[in-house]
Amino acid sequence: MDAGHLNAPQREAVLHEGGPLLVVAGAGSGKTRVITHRIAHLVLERGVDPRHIAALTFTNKAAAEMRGRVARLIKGSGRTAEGGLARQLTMGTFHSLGLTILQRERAALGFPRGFVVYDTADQMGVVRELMRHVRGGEDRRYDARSILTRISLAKNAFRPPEDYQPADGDDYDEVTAEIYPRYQAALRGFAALDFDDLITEPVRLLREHADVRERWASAFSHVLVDEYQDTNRSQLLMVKELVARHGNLCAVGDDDQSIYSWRGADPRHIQDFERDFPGARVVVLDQNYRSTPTILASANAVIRNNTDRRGKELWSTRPDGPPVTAVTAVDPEAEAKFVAQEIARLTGDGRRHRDIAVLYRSNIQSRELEEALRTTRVPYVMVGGQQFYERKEVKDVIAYLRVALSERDEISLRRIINYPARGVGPTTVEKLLHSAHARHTTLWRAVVDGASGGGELRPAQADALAGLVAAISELRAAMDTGDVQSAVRGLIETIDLHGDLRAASTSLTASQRRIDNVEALIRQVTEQQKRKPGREALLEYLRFLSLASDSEEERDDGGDRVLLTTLHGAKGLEFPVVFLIGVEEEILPHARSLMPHANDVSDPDHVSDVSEERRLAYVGLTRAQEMLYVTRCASRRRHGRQVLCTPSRFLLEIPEQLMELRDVAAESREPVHAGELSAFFQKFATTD
DNA sequence: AACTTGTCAATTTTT
DNA sequence: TTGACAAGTT
Repeated sequence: MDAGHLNAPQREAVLHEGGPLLVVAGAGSGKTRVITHRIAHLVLERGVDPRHIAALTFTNKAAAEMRGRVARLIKGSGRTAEGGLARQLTMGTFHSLGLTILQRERAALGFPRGFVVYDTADQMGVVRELMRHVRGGEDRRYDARSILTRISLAKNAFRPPEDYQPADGDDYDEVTAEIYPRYQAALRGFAALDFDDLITEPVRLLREHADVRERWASAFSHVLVDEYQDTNRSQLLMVKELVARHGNLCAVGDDDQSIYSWRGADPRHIQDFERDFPGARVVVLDQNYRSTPTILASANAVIRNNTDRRGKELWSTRPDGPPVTAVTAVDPEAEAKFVAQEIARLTGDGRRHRDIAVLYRSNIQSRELEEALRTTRVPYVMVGGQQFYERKEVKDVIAYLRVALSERDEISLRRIINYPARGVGPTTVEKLLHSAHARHTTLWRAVVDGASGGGELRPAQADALAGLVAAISELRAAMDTGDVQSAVRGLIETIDLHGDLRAASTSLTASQRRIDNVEALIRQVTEQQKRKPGREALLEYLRFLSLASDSEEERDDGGDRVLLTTLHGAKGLEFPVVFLIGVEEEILPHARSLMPHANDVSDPDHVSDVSEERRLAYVGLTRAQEMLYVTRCASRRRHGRQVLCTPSRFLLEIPEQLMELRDVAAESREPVHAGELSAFFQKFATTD
């Protein structure tokens, strides 16, 4: 492997001998290159067995990409005939490694064989149900997601349910204190783990069982962590356990790009690295290969105003490009129109659509944009949002499989108990739950009893339940023959899923898409069964399926389309042309970061501060390679009221000589400005 | 099960 | 002002 085309710090990171290493990798500084080259170096030059290397990421996509790049490096080295070595690497998300550990050590933990993994939707189901019991009548006043956020933060801080201390006078905290212990007990009762458990339970396991700890502390001789600034406390502890024996940790990240602290990520992990891992070597990658000096200067000028950071300035030897275009529009419609027309102009001059991205703070800002892009006939693709909710049909089939494999999985059972509709209403479910509770048994047992006329149910309901029990028994029997594919097909037939999908869909294409989704699931399951047959393997597969993000299934990168995404969604991406829109106070920085504790229902522990918003702006600015537009509105409707908008403080932090100001409002009418800050801009608008 | 009506909130969402 | 969501109505 040739390390000659790496710069000095990159080379140092790649060749670093052993012990803890932190690579502070600025935006566009070749961070992925360092990780992949380091792995290739370990395998090829140092002869490390790839099975003893673990690389941890936050997304499956990042893991897959990394594996691909390492495979190419190893292949390209000519030192080995086949790229099979890359396949032996442990590369995945924190959660998938946690799940692997739990599956291997299931016995030590005392987890049932058929445990399942609950995703966010499943978790919400649990919380909603508990709320009905705990706060019957007023349960709707509380947002389940907000309670889950609190539970999640508590879990990751290893605060046990019984120790949860509600903040004084915080209603949500008080509800959480009531729900959290019940939630955890319910999960265990359902033989289910949530995402947080996939990290915290392995940590607990490693801490409490010396033999298990020994096994995993020597499983990997080298551990690499990508996006280290996004690790939360429990993930840090997991890493610590994994490298406890040798300290061979290579953490790569950028404290200036930490934008997930609201989810428990702690940017201080980058700052405290030397304290967490004594004797650590720190390498800073600040040469940027992505953006023009002007763009970098703008980004540097903004991030410089954050205090709590390690501190670095990106630099580049690239030739300079055009100034940053700062645009003021009258309102969001005008702003969107400007963006659309500017894109049309650029593509008219030969720029490809796919080289352009429009970034915004909140999804809601995409509305006017989509409208304008459609009008101007600019092809675009939006990432994020919740297009994956269409996967309902897939989740339904999975729920059937889960119930067949694990009868304690109550949330899955409740999902399918009346789907497709079979006349089992809420009242019947309530009765069943009641009888299950009274007899200390599972909902499934109650269903089976009810189906044979056991409970206080009417014949119609008993019949309906019998239908469900028959479908599940049939599914189980079919699965036991080993032919999972026909088992699932049989199930779909029995419950007439296609019929229901056709009836529920508004159009033929919509129902066909859903049927195709189900078919895709069947194909995947069949594929998996070929590799590793049996119930146990299917269960394992279903668990990993809960972790599989939906985006990786169908992200067609092929089309030549403008990308629309939130700033969070843009992390890790780069584009020749970037539009950052809505650069206004209350939008970026978001209003909620400006009012410290006022009714902050969703995020108790996280002190909302502007520094994370500044990092978001920084992430946005550093996505641009050649051309950067920052746009804002003079006025917009807010909660129905037309209000004047103040330019973002971040905009004012960019040195004026780096910008070219354009006021698209000036053409039609006198520009509308508000507050003192805009006086600054007015001055430039007139000199423009 | 499909409708209407009322209430409430209004970021970001890797797993 | 919109919109999502859920309870109440037919």
